[in-house]
Amino acid sequence: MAFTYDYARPALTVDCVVFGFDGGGLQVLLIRRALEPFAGSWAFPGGFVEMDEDLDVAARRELEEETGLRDVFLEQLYTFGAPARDPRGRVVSVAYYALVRPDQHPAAGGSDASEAGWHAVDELPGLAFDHAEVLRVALERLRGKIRYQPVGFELLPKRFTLGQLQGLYEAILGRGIDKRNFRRKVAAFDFLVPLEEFVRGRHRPARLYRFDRRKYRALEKRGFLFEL
Amino acid sequence: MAFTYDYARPALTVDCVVFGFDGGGLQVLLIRRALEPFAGSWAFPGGFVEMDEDLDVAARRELEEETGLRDVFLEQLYTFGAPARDPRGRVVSVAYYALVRPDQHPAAGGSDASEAGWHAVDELPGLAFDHAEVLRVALERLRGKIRYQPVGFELLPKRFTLGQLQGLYEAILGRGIDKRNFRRKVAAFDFLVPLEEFVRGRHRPARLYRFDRRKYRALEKRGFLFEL
DNA sequence: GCAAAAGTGTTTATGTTACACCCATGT
DNA sequence: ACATGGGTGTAACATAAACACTTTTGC
Repeated sequence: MAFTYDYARPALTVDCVVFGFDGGGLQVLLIRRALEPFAGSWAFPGGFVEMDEDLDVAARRELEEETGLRDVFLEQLYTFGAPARDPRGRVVSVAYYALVRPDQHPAAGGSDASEAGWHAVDELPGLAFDHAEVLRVALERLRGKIRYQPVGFELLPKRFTLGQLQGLYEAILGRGIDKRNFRRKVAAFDFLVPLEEFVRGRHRPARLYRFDRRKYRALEKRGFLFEL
Repeated sequence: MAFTYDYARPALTVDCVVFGFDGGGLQVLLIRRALEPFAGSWAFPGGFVEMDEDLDVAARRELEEETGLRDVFLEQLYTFGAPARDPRGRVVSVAYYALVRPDQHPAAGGSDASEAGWHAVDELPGLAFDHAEVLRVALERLRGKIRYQPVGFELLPKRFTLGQLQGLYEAILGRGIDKRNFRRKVAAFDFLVPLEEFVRGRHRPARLYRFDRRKYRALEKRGFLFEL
């Protein structure tokens, strides 16, 4: 075995599982494919990696091209490379997942996507390629991650109520949480800063909080472990 | 953008971080490279993915070709794709990590590797490519994983003493653990089966235990969460 | 008999769970 | 006045942490 460069190479793509939260349930952003294969089916935004481009750069580029989203939380998820996962031939895909705040929600359009839209994760249409499997892995990761890393704040507005925060955790973990216990626990985190602002609704006004990333990072360096 | 197949493609490799435990500290298996680039340097076993081969199949194949190891615990770690990570050109690498028991330890040799050997993770030679970074990620993953998944048993002989198990956790987590608390906790797991066999040394004989994977799986399905 | 690792319980502190009512607002 | 979500404390229980000495063997 010498100059392995002469080998045939798989094509390489990135795909992004974009999560959002609307106050009710967890959602994902899907693109209706314009082109074959799977034209007309729903799929995650993604596309081919360019030769001089880092993987996460490619993921951000495709995300912006296909959905207009930028400056979002993005992390590599897993690489899917089953030989038959793409009917066109060998295509290996590095999957990422992104978390976006409601105020960042996109305006669709662009490149080879014809339509973009949010779908509740528990009532999705059939997905192209192996994207159902990709989603399964992404959900598993998100559910695991949210318990020991402060990533939930990436899905909420910058200022949020404790009710929203609790609702998010309940939606992702799929179970109810005791309100008093939840509030006592988060009140002990001093990177969760209470503001002097309130939201009004058809009920008692709720205090707004924000997540102070600087304070969190400082604590983290001192060995603090987030857990909720 | 139409037939993206015409794009230039990165080359695709797999690399394996192989962990072992010798009773003292954590070790990794390195290959001394015979070929350029980095000829003579140490690197993780790995090589190019074939066109019709799944990624984990490629990782197992390279592992066996370069080290003789087979039937080991293997899991995908992360995909490294910085444009300049390989001086030959664009090479994206899907990294895996493997855990091997002392009784599986290899006999070296094969293909484009000239020499294989175990090295303590805390006193490694300089590594080729971005393998120092790969190792950092692998260690972080192993330390995280061992606390909430029963993967430690993949690094011990099939029959082991509680002293060995504790030593393993201490080596990976990098801190001492109270013997009585540790033993009480593991004694409560009924997938840790005490045997009627003992090892003798220049001290009191120690009871051997084995990990009962069937019992563990059964508990896991009922919602049990391993944590140590 | 000494060195070396195995083995064994109790107490204290900490964290987790369960649980019910009043408050402030909009309609 | 009623519906809606916001906000609050305490007791029982479970888990984690700290801590020292005896046992068995090889040399």
